[in-house]
Amino acid sequence: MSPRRVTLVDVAERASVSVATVSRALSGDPQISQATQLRVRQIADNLKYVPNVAARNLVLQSSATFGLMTPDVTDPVHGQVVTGFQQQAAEHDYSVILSNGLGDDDTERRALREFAAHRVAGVAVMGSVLPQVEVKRILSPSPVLFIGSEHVPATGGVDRARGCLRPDDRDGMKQVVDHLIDRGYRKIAYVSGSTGATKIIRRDALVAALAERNQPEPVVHRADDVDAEGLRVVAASIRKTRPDAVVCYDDKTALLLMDELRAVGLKVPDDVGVVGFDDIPFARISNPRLTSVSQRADELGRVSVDHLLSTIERGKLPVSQLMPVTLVIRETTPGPVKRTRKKGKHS
Amino acid sequence: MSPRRVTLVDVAERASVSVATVSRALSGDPQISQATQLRVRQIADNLKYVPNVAARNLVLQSSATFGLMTPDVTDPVHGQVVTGFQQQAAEHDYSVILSNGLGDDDTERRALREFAAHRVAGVAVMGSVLPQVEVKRILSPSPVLFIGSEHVPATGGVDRARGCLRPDDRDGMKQVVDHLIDRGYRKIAYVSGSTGATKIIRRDALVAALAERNQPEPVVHRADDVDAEGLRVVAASIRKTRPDAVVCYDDKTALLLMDELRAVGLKVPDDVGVVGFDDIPFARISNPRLTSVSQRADELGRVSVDHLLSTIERGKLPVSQLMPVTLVIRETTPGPVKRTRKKGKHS
DNA sequence: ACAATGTGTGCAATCGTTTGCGTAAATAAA
DNA sequence: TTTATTTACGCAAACGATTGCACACATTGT
Repeated sequence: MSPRRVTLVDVAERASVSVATVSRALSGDPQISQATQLRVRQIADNLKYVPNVAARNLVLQSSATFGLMTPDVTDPVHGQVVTGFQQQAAEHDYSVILSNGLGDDDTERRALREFAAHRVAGVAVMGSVLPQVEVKRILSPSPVLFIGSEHVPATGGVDRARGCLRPDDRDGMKQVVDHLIDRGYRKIAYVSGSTGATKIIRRDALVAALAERNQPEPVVHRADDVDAEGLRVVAASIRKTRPDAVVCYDDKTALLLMDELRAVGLKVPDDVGVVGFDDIPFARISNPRLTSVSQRADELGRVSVDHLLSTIERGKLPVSQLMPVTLVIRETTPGPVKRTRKKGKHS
Repeated sequence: MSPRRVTLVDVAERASVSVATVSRALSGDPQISQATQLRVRQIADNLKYVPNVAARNLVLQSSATFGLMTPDVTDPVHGQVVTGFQQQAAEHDYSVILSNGLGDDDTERRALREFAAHRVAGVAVMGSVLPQVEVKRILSPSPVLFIGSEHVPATGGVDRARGCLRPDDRDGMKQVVDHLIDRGYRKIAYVSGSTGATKIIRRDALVAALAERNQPEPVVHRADDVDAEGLRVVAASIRKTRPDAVVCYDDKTALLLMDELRAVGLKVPDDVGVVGFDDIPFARISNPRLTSVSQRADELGRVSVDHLLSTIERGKLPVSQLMPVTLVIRETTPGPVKRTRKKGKHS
């Protein structure tokens, strides 16, 4: 059935040289004459020789493979990061082993051990529920990079966490606030889910940005879950408080919220402005089109690989970096309509 | 710096037994006494021993790893498949190496060779631009499974292609047509992109389903690209021909089309009904919510793993399978409004 | 007491590469 | 021609795990 894969020995025999020579020839070692190199390459091709990475990794004690752990590839942002990561890795002839942590600590631990067993050259982790120290301990001595806002230490520190790549939430929120204020929005609300560090980071960023413009603190709404049900109650309470605009901690929330807002008879953007965060592809074509902070998630993935590589190949320590973001203004924030008299708008 | 990872020998020394015993103890070999097993396990844990898969794979001549190639994880459908695949693989203690083919044949070849080099236990391919035979040749003797409608041979055969898993497009379209006809839609259009086999499969499925209900052939619109520009011209021509409903070959197209329809002043669903295919998460919260054929893409990923496993472990030949689909009726197909007189509706 | 059977371990080969070191042949220097 | 030097290649030892086989010891039957 399986005609046994061809190995270096096969090529060596066929070329009447030693395996050592074949190995060197294929790797372009200058010790081997051009003629031999060519001949060996030829034969290897003919025989359809494919190197066995297991054997190579064993002797090389490393694996030209990165581990990438994400809570959920299905999430558009994560998906983009994965794509960028994968592409950049391939660019440098690295493979990537994917693993979904799914927010479960045991699953995550298993995944990380899997990475360790593979002796991966490096690992990027997005949104782990495990403490950073534990992650590093399991993976040690492979370098680890934490991607995304989830990984800011609870202490609120930013630069202390070495090896963390995340979007510049503060700047993003600053742009959001500047935009909203300039367009005349005053009463601003914030809505987030109930879990994760991102919601806090961005909330704080929003509060800070508002303060900078001498604006009052936002009303914050927290959905129990970021799904239809969760946002339904948020929509209801927004219908009560009637903010001029609501900024959501991510696009998914914003989009779901808009759907529920519609359900309770609130028109976006006439009755309330909405802004999201992440600029996922669907934000561009939602109805109305969503104003959002764009974060080039694929770039984030790419840069992660670069960082990992410089850590590995140039022995540098992993560093933290904030990725630039830009506000994309669309249809959900045209400025508040001058609310004259007609208040009672029911479906 | 790196304190060298601990190996079986380390554990063996510490436990005063041979490496063979340690290996057997850790794998639960009944040959080893319970006492020894426990002691060895204990010590291995303390030493934080992590097996070296490279070494294991080398001797085992296999790798408990699957390769998964997708054109683009960012696509919601692919993302779901990847997630399901990954989860099911993890369930069986398999890892998965991810690779984006990106529709470029050389990139794909490289990715496949990468899989071969890793001696993966099996590979699942979604939407490759390479001929199936070439894919199989590169990967041989590892089993290959083709996922999705892209892989139906150009000849139109369905069952000839062994090892192909795809949604039941024909049944899906049948459900769509039944639904549309029952709701009173008559003049039906079809819109697709310009590349890929899926658009043809589903077009044919639609045509067949319509014929079954004694309906005329649909007008087919083909977008040059599935993006804003491409759908803009489709929207324009739909504005001319005014079908009762348009069925799109996938949700992404449907959503983009709705956006452009809106731009040319056509109201969905009042002026025209829309139905998509795939039921991506955003179909549920689009405005209006999109009627679509749901295909449980994650299940597709899961089943792929099962098929691969039974091929590997039970030596079965890979078989083809159609995944069941169900129509999810939402707001874009309430039935056509009785168009009485007021025709001129411009923004 | 001796053979026959089990039971629990250890020995050593093996998987396919890479690479330090040794060495023969070819060339250059003397 | 002899001695250095270079060039091109082969030998063999790793890398870390798995596993068939041999073997020592304890147990049981006769």
